[in-house]
Amino acid sequence: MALNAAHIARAVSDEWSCREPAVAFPGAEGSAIGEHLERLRDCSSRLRFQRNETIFREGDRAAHIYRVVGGCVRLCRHVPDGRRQVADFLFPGDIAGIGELATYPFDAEAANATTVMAYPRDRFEHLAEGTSRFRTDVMAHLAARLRRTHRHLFVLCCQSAKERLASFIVRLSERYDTLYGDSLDLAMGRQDIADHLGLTIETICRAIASLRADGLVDVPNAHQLVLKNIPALRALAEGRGSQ
Amino acid sequence: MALNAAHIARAVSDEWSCREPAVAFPGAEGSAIGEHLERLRDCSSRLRFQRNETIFREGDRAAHIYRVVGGCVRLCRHVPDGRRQVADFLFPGDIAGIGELATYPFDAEAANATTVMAYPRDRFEHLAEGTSRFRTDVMAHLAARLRRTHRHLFVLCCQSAKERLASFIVRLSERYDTLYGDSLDLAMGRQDIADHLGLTIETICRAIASLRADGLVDVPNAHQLVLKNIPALRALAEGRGSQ
DNA sequence: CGGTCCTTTGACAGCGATCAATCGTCGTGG
DNA sequence: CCACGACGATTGATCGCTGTCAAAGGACCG
Repeated sequence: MALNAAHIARAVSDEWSCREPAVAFPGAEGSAIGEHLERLRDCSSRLRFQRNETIFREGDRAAHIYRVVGGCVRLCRHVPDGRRQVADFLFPGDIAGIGELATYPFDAEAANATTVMAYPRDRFEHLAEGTSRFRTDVMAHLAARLRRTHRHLFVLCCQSAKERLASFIVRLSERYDTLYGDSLDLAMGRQDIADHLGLTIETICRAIASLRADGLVDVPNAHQLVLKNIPALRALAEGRGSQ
Repeated sequence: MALNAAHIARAVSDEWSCREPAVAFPGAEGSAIGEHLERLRDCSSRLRFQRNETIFREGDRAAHIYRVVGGCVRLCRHVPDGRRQVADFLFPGDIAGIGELATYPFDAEAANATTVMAYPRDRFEHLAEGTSRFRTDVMAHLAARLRRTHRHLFVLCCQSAKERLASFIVRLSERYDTLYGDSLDLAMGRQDIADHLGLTIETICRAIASLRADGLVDVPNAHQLVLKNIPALRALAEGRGSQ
């Protein structure tokens, strides 16, 4: 059932914004990376984090590759004066730490109760040396992340608050594990969304209220959205506000 | 002399924003990619473009790798309603098209009179298959682009108009080929800068005027800036507005 | 039941967008 | 060589969106 809705969502054609795979950080699905990580199962460890706990920090030596098993992880940067940028969210199946330079470029923090698997990176790289197809997958992973980041760049560069929120909702809904029927899980808090979209928490609330007023969504509670008009949401997200 | 200024600029320590190499798209400098491209010299072609001419389009099959020889290229996306996002600028030595998926993710357009070399991508990939160090360089290239993009993401996510402009100026000044003494070349037009920073052309003008009023820059003409107080510019760019 | 934290809503201010006019530069043609 | 026109840059006036500050509402936990 969940799969159904996701496939429908993915099948909807896009003009330009979705020329990338819907899954951001190819994990078990569609790429060999997950299956190669499986080989490292015996030297991996399973870790649990409470909301707001730190998994790794920006600048740490990138010694591990992490795969999210449950919950939601935010990748973010903290600036001295208190500003924060949430670069991305990771969900079950997503992987962090592949293809990094020497250090992690972000903090990784649990956005809610989270379980991750940690794999030693050197072992992984060693495997990657061997298999040609594997290397190709790693490159594709990086290329996909780059595209995903550029898509987000567009959102921050060109869109209004309401459009940004619609983009965010659409992107979340493209992940089959956050959408159940028309009901969308919001694993992260409003502040996380705000810092991801370059807005304030108040503006997020108002944008949600506005979408509700327009009949595009329902808000049964703070961590759930019901998508009542997905085509209209996609239209907003893609900058064709109704034309 | 130009090299001198650049080295000084690079040597200034950063808290967080410059953990990436100053050169965005490692070309001839520091990476083996340029030297591997050299091997393809005999099957390459030299192309010239006038300002605003298109080099390749978003969605085109990514058949070539381009290296900028002279001028300035903008990588951008056009949205039906007229909005435009300039994702990045390429300068001499920079390379586009490495590690792409099947198609280009942007339009590439000449921001001024530009010369580029085009290399067949399949030949390049074939070379990459062979040498292990080469593959490593390609991965590092992708990782560096990703970091650079994330840095820009932060600018768009968290900074004010003046801070964005300062970030842009600082980033340009870190490239030795755009800085001569304290004089910075602005190869691109105001509209290009605006679309890169997610602002309007009027706001760019006002931000420049404001920096001039603060004594941080001089504006001898529209395509040149004199950096009068680089530390203050860096402070602005990094979000420590004077503290 | 009380407290804490997050969310939501309201009032207001400010930054940047929009609209419009002027200025400056460059290239062209007289 | 100068006049003119086109285009981009600059400045001004005003508007609206989003940020800020404040308070109330709601969920969760002890």
